[in-house]
Amino acid sequence: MEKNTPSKKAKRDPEGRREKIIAATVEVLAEVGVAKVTHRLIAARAQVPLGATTYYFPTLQELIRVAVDEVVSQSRQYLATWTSELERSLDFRKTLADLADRYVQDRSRAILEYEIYVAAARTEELDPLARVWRDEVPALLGRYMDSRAAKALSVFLNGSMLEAVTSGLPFDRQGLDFALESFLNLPVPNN
Amino acid sequence: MEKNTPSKKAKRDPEGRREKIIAATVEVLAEVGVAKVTHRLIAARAQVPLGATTYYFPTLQELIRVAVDEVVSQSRQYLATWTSELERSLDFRKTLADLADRYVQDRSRAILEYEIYVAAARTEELDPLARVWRDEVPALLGRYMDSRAAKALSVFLNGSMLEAVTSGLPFDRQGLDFALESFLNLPVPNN
Amino acid sequence: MEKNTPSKKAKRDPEGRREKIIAATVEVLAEVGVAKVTHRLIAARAQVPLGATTYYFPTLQELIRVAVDEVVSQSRQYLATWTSELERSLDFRKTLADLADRYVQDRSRAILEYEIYVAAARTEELDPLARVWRDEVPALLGRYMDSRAAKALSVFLNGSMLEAVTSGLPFDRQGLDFALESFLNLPVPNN
Amino acid sequence: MEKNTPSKKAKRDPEGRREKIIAATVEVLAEVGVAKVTHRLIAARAQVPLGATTYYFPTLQELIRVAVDEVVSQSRQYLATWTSELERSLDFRKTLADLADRYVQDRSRAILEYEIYVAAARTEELDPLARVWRDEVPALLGRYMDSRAAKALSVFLNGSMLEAVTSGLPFDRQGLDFALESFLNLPVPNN
DNA sequence: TATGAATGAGTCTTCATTCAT
DNA sequence: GATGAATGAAGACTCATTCAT
Repeated sequence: MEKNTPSKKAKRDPEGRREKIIAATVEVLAEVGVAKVTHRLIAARAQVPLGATTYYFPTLQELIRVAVDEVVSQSRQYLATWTSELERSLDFRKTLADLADRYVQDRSRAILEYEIYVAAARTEELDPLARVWRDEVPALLGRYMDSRAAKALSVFLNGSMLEAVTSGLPFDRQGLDFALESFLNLPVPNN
Repeated sequence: MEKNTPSKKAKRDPEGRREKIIAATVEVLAEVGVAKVTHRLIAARAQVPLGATTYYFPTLQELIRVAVDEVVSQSRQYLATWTSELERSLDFRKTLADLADRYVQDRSRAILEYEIYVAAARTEELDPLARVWRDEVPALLGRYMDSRAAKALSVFLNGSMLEAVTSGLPFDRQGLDFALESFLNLPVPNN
Repeated sequence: MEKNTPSKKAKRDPEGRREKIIAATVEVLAEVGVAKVTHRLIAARAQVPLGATTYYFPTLQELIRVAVDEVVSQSRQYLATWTSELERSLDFRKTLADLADRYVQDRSRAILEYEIYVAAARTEELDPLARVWRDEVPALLGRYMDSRAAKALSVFLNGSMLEAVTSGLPFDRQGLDFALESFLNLPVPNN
Repeated sequence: MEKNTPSKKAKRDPEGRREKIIAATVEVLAEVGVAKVTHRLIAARAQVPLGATTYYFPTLQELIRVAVDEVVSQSRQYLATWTSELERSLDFRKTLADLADRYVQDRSRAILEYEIYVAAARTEELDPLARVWRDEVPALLGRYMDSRAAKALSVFLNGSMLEAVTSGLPFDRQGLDFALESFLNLPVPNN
């Protein structure tokens, strides 16, 4: 009989534990918001003793930072699916709406991201997530239109998803269509 | 002999005190964010004894709720200035940009409003503020364009101001111009 | 029957409580040393709830500082008794030995003072006590001899009391006599 | 083939490791004081894994005890240098002042020794260090003067070095000269 | 034998809320 | 009515010690 049989618990798995705590933090963040995360909530969610959270991360702030990094990284991966789905798509407009819709439907996740987005205004360290949306979405859309339109569309999308998320209403596909048409057909103003 | 002799201070002014506390709460909220408001901060800011804050409001949460109502009401008044300034204006585009710019420049206030906006996603009671932006801004803009464009512009504005607020960068006037031109000149799609 | 009858507890006596906490801190300091004081020990000794200690003093460090100030002030008063007893005395030598002896006999208090004295080497705030012995004892002795002898005697006394305190042996009266004679009779070296 | 192949590091040297830990403990003690020593600080300083500190010493208290023994032993050696330097010296007074001065200048070490000295008043086991100063210094000085003067000088030296250490001021050479002259020239009192 | 992951007791501190005055 | 003293629950964090590996 092997010694290292996968028994009930894989014991002594520091890396796994670390990740478990980070994942729990992301979940708790999504549920209660940045403002109300506590070691206790995280420990309970991760099913680890209270001391473990501070053993792996020197401070709560640091743990939150790491968790936010995780969110950022997930967001980047998420945006990569946007990229590839748009690439494969035959109907840009519909696919984009689908993607935004899907994003909004994972509501607690979306709330978390907007919370972090706004919280970044007070807390420097949270900025990376904001930057993803501010910079990478326009870049992504830039493959399909000029940069000015891409930026405008990104801003519009952001506003529209924020509205959907906060109101709980479904994503406004028609609004997106309208904006998209507007941005694409207009002769660029001289200004 | 009058009761309300003007002594050193106009004492016994419960209503005034109540309002003072609410105003202080709004200020503190704007400065430190919802997460970090305390009775002590409020009392210090309002220059009232600690006990007064709990005397006038049963719980901190209740006080915050009232303060948020106040923010909503101030926002409504604020939008009224948008209405009147746009009415008086000879250059809609410029005036609108001025207004958005000015809004964004009162940064801590703007952060607070977006915080509340996003928090509304978790907490029913905070929704009224979100509703102001979601419903009243389109209505206001609807005086100058068709409702579809007004809604789109409102959404765009929201996204654009959010970006300015979180990034700390100045409001993107050219982006607004572009969106405005786009929304106004495009033949509405059939869809 | 009077309302304010001194019942079991004199309630709501903030100043009294403050002093009770300070006194308890001095006691605990004397018993366990600066290194091991905790809020809990102090609260238990003062018979007040844990929260009271932090309510009256923002930090433990601050509380210790105040307690040390109290020790300093007591030391100063204590030295005043030295002054007056020496003034009244017909036998300077004997009286001085009596005083030193008495000081040493209140052992835990004396230990505390030497502890603070030494701790001052690491912690700026504790210096005032050290200064009392460094400056005021020489000044006091200076009434009876030239300043050089007074300083030397003060240093000797300090060393001698330290030895008595740490060894638990009685104060070495004969050693003091010897030092005193030595310092007083010698023609001052030019050097 | 030899067992103890000189690989990267001379491994498996339990005694060496033990001593490394003790030495590190003495260093850390000198730096942060008895109150703030931790296993972690010691392990880091000794560049050994955390577990090693508890592997070689059952408890932290025990490790500190051993380290204090080490300090005592070092002090004894240190005094041996006093002995030999005084023996070789042509100018007793100057040499003694040099020695005291040098002692005081290694300030963190001196603070540690006085800390232990005073702590001995509370903790029996720390007494050996106190005894070194209390007994051995007078014995050492006794080679140059009668025992009464030697004892008095030892006490004076102790007080003077304590003052220098706690105040951070340089050692008072003139004070020592004065005391020395006084103790040596005075006709011994009858008493 | 040796290690570093693990944890729970205990530290200081903050604060909403209560309530005697 | 008004206040500020009071307190206990909860927060973040530290660390000696244990023990699986």
